[in-house]
Amino acid sequence: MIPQTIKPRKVGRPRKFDRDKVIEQAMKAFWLHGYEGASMRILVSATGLEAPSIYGAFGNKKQFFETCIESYAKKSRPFHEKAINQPDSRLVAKCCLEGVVEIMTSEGYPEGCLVILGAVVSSPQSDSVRHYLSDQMSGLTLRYVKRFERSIEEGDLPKNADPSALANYLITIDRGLALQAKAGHTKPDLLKTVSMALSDWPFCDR
Amino acid sequence: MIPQTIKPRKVGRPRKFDRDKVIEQAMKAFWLHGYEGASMRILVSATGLEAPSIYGAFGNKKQFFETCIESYAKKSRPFHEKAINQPDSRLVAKCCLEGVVEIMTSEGYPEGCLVILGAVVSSPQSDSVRHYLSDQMSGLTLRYVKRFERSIEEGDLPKNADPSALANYLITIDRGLALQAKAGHTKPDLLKTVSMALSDWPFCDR
DNA sequence: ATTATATTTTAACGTTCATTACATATTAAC
DNA sequence: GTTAATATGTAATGAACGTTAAAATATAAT
Repeated sequence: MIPQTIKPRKVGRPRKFDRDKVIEQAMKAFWLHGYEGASMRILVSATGLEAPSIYGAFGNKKQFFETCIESYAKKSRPFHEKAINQPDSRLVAKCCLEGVVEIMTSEGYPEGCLVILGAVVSSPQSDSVRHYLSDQMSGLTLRYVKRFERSIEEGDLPKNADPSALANYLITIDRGLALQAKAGHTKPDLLKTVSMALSDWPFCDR
Repeated sequence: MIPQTIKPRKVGRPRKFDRDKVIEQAMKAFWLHGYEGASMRILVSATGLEAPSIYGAFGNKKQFFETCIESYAKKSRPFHEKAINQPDSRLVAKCCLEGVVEIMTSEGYPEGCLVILGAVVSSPQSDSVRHYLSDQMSGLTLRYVKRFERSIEEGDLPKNADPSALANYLITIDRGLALQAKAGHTKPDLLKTVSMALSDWPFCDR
């Protein structure tokens, strides 16, 4: 018997909202208010949906948040991809930090970084969300650690360089920039800080 | 008529708790959970008091929080005082960042910085608290701006140095360290980042 | 002892939270 | 046209939030 391609039977009343657009709107709300701060009331208002529609389409609030994080990652991934593909560690670092500043100050979006700001502090009941975001940051850090290990192999970093320390340094600046952006500092301000932070990279030749 | 010193008539049932100890305990709770995350339930549990006792002694939650911030400032002020009294800008910066790491990783206290972590994101109703903490950070920044202006006058920074940029840089690292500490990074890790961040200070002689 | 004042305790207040029951509406398949 | 399946809108759920009313309790002054 030839296995037929199973057509997913499309029945029932059709959605009257654009899923991607709703995710984009909710992402901004989470970005602006954080996970806990973005109440269902705010999400309903931001998306134009009613609560049951959100639950029907995205599960519960936590799952909705994670869906929004994925959407955010799709925005930020290319920047980190580009950074990691730079030919040497200095350009990697420069490209990374200038990239995150770009995102943190991009027109039409809230200031700062959704992942960094989303889970700083929270009530005990949203521990899982904080851990989820913490893992995101750990993953990002690890990618830069590996990139700098490659730099050592390729010789653009000395053998005694500390990839982990370099990556931690980068993420520390990243996180600091996110808070500065949230506090209202402008893009030129942040870029000035970035250039200072990188002026002695990779801290080896002194 | 000789004005008598007015004795405040001490009447009524006496408090059965130590005010300073309660503030200390509540401060830790705010430090750990943030302003919104530290619910009255948590504060009650942390202090051993009942809610009406807290309200009677400290006003509402916001006022209680501000009292705790004052107590925190009393802890951190000496570190910044010492930093600002250093003889040159490099030592100021070094002393500042090493001081904040000391506080952020001090035994018996939560990781990170109460002021920085306390108000990253929050619901609209606690805007005033966020602004309060934002002002605290602005005040701190300004003190370092003025210190670096003095450095220019005294000649330990070149005349074309940018005190504001230097202070912003310092605060950015400070904020980044707070998030790193909160994320579980150890004191040696943070100090490594500090030493990297300062290796080219004051970014003038290249 | 009585009075005045302040603190503690218990229990509630109204509001907001995330979540869902339920009835109605809208489509595709039969 | 009937049926099955899904989405929507309204309104409700129980829990947690910050806050307070009210009664009981403990001290100092009279």
